[in-house]
Amino acid sequence: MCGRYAASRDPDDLVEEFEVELVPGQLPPPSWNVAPTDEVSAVLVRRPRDGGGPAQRLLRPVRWGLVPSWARDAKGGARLINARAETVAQKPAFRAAFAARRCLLPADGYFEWYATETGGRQPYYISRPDGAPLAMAGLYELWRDPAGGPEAPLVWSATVITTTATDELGHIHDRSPVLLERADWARWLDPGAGADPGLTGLLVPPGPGVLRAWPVDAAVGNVRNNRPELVEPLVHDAATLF
DNA sequence: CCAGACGTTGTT
DNA sequence: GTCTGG
DNA sequence: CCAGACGTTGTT
DNA sequence: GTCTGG
Repeated sequence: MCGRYAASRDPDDLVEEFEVELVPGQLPPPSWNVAPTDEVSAVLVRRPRDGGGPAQRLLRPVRWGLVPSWARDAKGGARLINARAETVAQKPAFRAAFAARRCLLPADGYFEWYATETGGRQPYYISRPDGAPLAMAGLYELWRDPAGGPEAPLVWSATVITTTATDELGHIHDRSPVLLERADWARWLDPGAGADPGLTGLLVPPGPGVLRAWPVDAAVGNVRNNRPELVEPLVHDAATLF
């Protein structure tokens, strides 16, 4: 689950909503069809590069698809777009990031493809009825191309943590992203919380009523399509609306 | 010891 | 069928 | 996640 | 980097 999402909010709105500072440089442009390997905005907490000073909550671009620090090249990361909540603390590809580099990935909503009885696939858009952005639980990693030498630039990348889907969403798909409520953000993002055994307790399915879903134009399947209409309801038959 | 993997998803 | 690119 | 490619040779 | 398989 969660192989495509929408993230169209202005950086200014995200700064306010997530109480972050912007890192210098460009954030990705608004997108209604974020695909693996795209640059996305991430919320994370870092200490300033040169020692002293308090940790800061930042908004910065990362590549979607986590590249482990030991990877020989960045290509394999294209498939590490999700990490299972059930095993994320143990898996070699994720556990270092889970212990020390947790983040939030802001989204307007995300897409799921529902497997129909006739073998077709109908995309659904899933978002909050209250209009608030989703704060998807994620991990980030820093990678330097070993072929580029010690001066090669760092590549920042991230993955979305998934869990089981419940209730109405389970009809569409059996996995969903882990969403964190505002009250849990600071605890999740605190780099020093890595040893907190209660952290995994945050990785639970969205509660009933938190999300709603509706069918959308199949055009979202092609990553070259990108427009606000991709998230709008496709209402040919109200009975197909979950 | 070295070599090689290290992940998720959906579908059967 | 399976891998790569987006 | 889906869409689209999936190959070699020789020549410019 | 670290674990597993041989």
